[in-house]
Amino acid sequence: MKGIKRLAQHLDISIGTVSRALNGKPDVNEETRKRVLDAAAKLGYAPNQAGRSLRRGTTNAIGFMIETNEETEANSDNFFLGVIAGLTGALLRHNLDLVVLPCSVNEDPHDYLQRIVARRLVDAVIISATQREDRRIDLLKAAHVPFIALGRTGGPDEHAWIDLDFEGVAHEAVARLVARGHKQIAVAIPDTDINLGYVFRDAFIDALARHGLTVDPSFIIRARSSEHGGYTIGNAILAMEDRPTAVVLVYEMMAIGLYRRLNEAGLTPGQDLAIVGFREGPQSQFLSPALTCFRMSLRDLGIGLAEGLLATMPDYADLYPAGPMHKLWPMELVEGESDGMVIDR
Amino acid sequence: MKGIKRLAQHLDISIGTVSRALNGKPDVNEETRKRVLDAAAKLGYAPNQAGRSLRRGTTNAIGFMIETNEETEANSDNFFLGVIAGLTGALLRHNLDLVVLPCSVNEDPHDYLQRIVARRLVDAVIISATQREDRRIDLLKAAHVPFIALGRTGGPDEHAWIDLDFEGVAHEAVARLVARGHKQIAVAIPDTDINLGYVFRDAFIDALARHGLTVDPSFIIRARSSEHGGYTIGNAILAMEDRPTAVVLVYEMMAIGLYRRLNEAGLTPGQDLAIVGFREGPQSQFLSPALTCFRMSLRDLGIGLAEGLLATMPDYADLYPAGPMHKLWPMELVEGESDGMVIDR
DNA sequence: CTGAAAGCGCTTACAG
DNA sequence: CTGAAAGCGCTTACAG
Repeated sequence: MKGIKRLAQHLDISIGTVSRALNGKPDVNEETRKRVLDAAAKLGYAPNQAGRSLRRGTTNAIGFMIETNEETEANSDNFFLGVIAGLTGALLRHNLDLVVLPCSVNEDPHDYLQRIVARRLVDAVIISATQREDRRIDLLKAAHVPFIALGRTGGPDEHAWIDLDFEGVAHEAVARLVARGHKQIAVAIPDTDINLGYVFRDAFIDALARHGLTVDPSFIIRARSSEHGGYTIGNAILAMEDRPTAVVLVYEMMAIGLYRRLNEAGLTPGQDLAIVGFREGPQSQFLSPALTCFRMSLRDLGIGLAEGLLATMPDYADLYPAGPMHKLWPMELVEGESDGMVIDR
Repeated sequence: MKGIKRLAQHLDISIGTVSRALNGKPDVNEETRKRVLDAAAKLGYAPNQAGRSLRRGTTNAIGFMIETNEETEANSDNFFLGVIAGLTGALLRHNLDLVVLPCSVNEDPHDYLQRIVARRLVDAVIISATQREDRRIDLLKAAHVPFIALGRTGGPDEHAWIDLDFEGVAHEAVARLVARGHKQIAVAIPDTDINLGYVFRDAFIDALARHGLTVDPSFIIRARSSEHGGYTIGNAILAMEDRPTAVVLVYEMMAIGLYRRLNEAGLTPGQDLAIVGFREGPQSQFLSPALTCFRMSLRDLGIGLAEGLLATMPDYADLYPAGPMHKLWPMELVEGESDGMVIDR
């Protein structure tokens, strides 16, 4: 005998009453409820999730799908832990558990998500690393699974999403550089099909245009999102006949490798090449010269995602009545010295 | 109508036969099986996990409990993504899904795990960030939930565990420093109750003893496991009347802050103070001077954990017949210049 | 080789 | 206020 039956037998009442007492239903004698709660705590009883899910049709779990690959492993993952901390905190208020669902490199993300969804492992989903064309969106819509995307896609966007304010970053970075006399500005974006690369590139081109500048196609540099990628960006720039005087990076880790490549060539970041990084990381201030970059709260982003997701879930939508969230997450400039140089006009 | 019933109705056969076909049971007509598999693929059918779990008593999911706090958020988390990648790959071979269970800072880790276990959310558990006294071990033993610990505890250790080879690192680091003439060697450990701090401290003291050295208690410096902690380590060392000539760090991120503090004081790492870091990170080689540290494969560690865990699970133990795994994970020296100085004797 | 039926642990109308 | 019973979606002995 186990589970609720054991508890009921131990108390010599029916399992129905035990269930009602535990679930805070009215119409339970307060003394009975107290006995049940005490016994449950003493015996460490918690309802079997499979039984409960089967009956209720919900799991009380929210899935956060992340993808592990060589790059995220080495880099962006301190991104996720902060977001996860915010998510768990916000979901806990509604007794929802966050389960992180890591998709193996060996598996197609779409197939992975399809399996998760079909098995009804979670009630709602947060997806990340959105691609330019992301079939997961269609899958989730078709399955009527509430979801929010961390990142935009190239497709229609009636669904809820939050994305970093790549436009704001591109405009602020370009404005700073132009004010210091730069006209030859390059941008470094990922060499994958992740959508943020396209978003950032377009925002960058647009920012240049506002200052009457056009972009040299060779100044759009695709590289791995890692310190090694930064090193190859350095290679690419050094190999150019007509070099840019400034570069804007979409990943902060790129800065580390770029600094190294410049140092090897006897050049000084911030003096021979102006550099603006992306998100502030632990190493940003410790690089020499300090990297100019942008700050954000990962934890608040996690809370924002949780609230945006809850608004799409029928059971919680009335508490978060904003409708599908479309939000550009602001990032705040952190001035360093990596873009301090001034170009003579 | 949904789930297996819908599939059965669509094919005009019984749900029992559908189930047997999908689960690869013998005694199913091969043509029937093919029809079932085709229809399942076409309709995107996957068995509802709650129904399956309830009937089978297993969930096919493995939980990896991690704790999010300010420090892990900022630092060690690129640790986890690599381990997760290894875990997912190894578990996928047995059609087991990894779900990462992040315990909120607002919740007691023991209570969190108890809830997870009682609800039977997963079949087996990997715990991390083991404390000196870790009641989660007793909980898992009492509940007869297969588990493996990433990290030792101060208590009995009949259970399966894998831990980093702190002893090997301490001995190799101390041997290098002693060979260069250092006698005044400090160690930096976390200021929390996480067990690795005690393990590393003891290993360090033992390593010194092998060279006939004793440790000055003030040379055992407790600090936050972050770049900020490294900065405070610098403060502590600079404030000492009789300063150490070398320091061994238990967290690589500490090096960044320590470098900065030394630079601010006009001192040069590797020249005025020898530094040995712990795990090699993306920044290790890019620090100047390059940090002497230790290399390991996170992915292999994840695979090791998966195999160690599977060996404790009745259904898989015959495939991994090693018995409870007790393993010190080796780390390989990466020579930098941060400990290059030689002390005149 | 297939179907009918039991039962996994819950929650919840329903009857009293 | 409580108990008895149905049923969520599966899997699996059992019967044929």
